[in-house]
Amino acid sequence: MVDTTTSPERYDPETVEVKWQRRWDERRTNAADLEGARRPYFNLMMFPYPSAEGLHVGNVFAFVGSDVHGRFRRLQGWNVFEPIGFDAFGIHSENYALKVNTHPAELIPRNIVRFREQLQRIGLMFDWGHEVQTTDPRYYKWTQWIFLQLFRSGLAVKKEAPVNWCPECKTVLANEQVINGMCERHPDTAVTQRFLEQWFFRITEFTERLLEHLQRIDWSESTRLMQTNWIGRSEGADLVFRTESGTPIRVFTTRPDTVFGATYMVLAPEHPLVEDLTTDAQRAEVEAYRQHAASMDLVSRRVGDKEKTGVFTGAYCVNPATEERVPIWIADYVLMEYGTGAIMAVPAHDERDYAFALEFDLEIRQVVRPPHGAEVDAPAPRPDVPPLYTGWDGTMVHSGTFDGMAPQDAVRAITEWLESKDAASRQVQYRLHDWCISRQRYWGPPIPVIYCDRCGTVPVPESDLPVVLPPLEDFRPDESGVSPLARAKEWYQAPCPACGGDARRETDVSDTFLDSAWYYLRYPSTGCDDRPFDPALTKKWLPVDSYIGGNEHAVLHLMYSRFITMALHDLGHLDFEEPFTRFRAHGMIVKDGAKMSKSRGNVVIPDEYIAKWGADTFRMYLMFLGPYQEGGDFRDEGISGIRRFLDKVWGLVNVATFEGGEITAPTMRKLHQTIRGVAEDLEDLRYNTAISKLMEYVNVLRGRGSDDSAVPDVCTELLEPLVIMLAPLAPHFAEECWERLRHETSVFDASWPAFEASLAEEDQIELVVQVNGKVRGRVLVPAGIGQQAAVDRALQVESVRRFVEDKPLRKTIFVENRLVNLVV
RNA sequence: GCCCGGGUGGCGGAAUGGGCAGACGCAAGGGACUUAAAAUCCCUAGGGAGGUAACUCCCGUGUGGGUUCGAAUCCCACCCCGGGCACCA
Repeated sequence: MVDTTTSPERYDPETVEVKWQRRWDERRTNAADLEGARRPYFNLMMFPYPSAEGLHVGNVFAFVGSDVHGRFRRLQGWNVFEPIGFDAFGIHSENYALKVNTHPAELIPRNIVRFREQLQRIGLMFDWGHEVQTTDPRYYKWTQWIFLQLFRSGLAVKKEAPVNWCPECKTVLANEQVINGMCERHPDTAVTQRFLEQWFFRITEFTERLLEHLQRIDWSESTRLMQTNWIGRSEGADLVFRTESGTPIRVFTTRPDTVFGATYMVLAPEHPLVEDLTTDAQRAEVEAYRQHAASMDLVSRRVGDKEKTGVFTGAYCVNPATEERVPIWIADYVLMEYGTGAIMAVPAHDERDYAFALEFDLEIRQVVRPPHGAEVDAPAPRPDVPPLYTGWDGTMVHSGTFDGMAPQDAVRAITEWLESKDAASRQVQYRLHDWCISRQRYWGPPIPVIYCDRCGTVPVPESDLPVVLPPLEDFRPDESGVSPLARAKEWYQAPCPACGGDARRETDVSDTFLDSAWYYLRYPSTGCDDRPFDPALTKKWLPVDSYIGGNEHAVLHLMYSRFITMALHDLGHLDFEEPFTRFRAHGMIVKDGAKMSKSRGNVVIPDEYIAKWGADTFRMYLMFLGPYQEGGDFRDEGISGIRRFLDKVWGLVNVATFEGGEITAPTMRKLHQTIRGVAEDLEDLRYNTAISKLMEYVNVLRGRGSDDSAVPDVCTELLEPLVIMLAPLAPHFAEECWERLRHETSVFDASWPAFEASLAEEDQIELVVQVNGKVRGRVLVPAGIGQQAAVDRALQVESVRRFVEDKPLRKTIFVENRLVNLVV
């Protein structure tokens, strides 16, 4: 029997891990041969933002899961490249720097040092020779270069636009950074609206492709869904309503079938036609409302189900279907950014229009009669108005010649009819907006543009890149809406690249999401100084084979990365359009069922667990917590089980016999079932079940469950596959075991054990016998037994006979190698 | 409000092209070893009822219905938890 207390040596993680990390360094085990690799596999994980708090257990969970995948692929014979870097530019770093009153240029390198140490301690298969830092001028030189490419091709444009302004961050935010009208980084701070000149990337040019590719890339379903919703495609038509003076007003609708019910029109308060339309009698009231709407922050403006407000302009236009005069109103429930900024209001069939019409006593005319007995969306509040009905079932009424049609058919028929009158055109609208990349902050790459009074907006020549961020003692943002860089006079005063005259640099920096939208392209080419990515290396290694990260980046980072890749493809810099062939979103680690947060005080710091248990035990425990793609609940108590498991393997390895012992058929069978099961599980990132299969196998090797309780000596033939399968999860431990099994090379240069189906097959199976669907007995039968033989055997079982008695069998259900069900 | 994901022992979680519910692990109880404890090893274990006993029966996967020889798994309605979107016409 193996007694680990008296055996010559106990498993000491500290010793083992230090030893193997050193040896990996010396042997350059984790460095990929980028030029020579024959089966390149780019295993990418989302690079971290190096916070002052250090690595969080959620980061460790994410990294380890990705590392397990990379190591598994390597054992399968791929040349795996697993790089890492740091995303240290941007608002989160700068805000923290402001909080602790330390310059980010001083803070960030310190944080990176700590992060690097922590990452190294976990034993990830990183190729440290290709580290990138977004704050390094050698990196952001190329971030600026990307801006220039987009600028030249017209994909980067400057325009005045209503933008999200966070009073706390004192900068503009992308729509994606506004959560419920609140700043992503300051959940208590309402985002307000400002009109500013900003740089935009025209991501909306790519909407259809971004959407269409989603159907064929191998990504987590949840992530694709979030992107689809974010893009928000709606099909419909633009209809033209003309004012009495003949001015056309276009409205977008997804329900052209309901045009006969359009009893009024609403324009967004900012709509450019409002000025002209408004009658003198209404002007004062309209002006007051417009001012009110403009001053309002986007929260109260945007948050739904609030009281509807609005003002009549005094003007009318003609409904092209009914040719009736309908009043034109303005109301803030119509948004200028979506569609045409104007709507035809069909109160009987749209929830918002219904509420508005009731509020201002406008006509509500039903044009779709709900099917008999159908549920309506809101009952009529008064007998003289119809109920609200937004459904697609029913029949058209009060719609002229279209009466009696189904709404779906009426959409087509009415659109065609209006098209023939030049009053309609089919239209697709998207929710996605252009990406505002300007930030009035300090800690980011300066946007490489120079403004000249004579030449206008001039891009910085590529040969002048990088535009280095100047050291600035006071980097605090202020209310002005202008970047702190506007205080660096010597810096922003620059000669115009075109005419050489006095000119001024752009003082805004770019969004941190631009830094991270292309870092994976840089990894293989970090040694390349004259271009952002080397063509040969890029061809060999990209697109990324496996990308793993959190779903919190589903619509920000992942969308922007796809856009940048597509844009660079179209400009001839890349030969692929999608950056990540396979993406999997990992789950979240919670503590006691709740999200970890500093305010709750339930944040798990990984360091102390690693110090106590070792990296391998901690890695494996995190992978054992729950399904990787769902996350799990972190509990201190569970970790000892993993350690006990490793101790058992250690015990077996240290008494291994090398002469080749006898292997029984059941043991061999278990081995091959394990090889098959573990490979399948690792393939699908089901690490928790892979681990439990390894545990089962070890229990068999140790003879648990058999009569003889002594642990048998086990031959290397049974242990080597185990050690290899364990290696992705517990790499240092596996290396040590591998060496003790008398190997001189790394276990990661071994190959994944071969599965042999014939050895995994059971020759005898336990057949479940049911009577009327209830389990009444079990019989041991040869595998592959036929139905008749199975029924005969089943009927011999005493407990079965008791229920069958002498009743005739009405029916027999037979599932091969599983069960028979006797129905009497 | 809309769109996803989920609800299984004391706990984390297994098992879904319908077929032995609770694998694996934690915690727990009993035993072995020990002067003792820790560690280790072995055994037990969803709940309930009956039996001296090997054992037998009933109930059981959020709730209520349904389909089926058979449902954690499929269908309908609902409740709760997590995430995303939210005046997007």
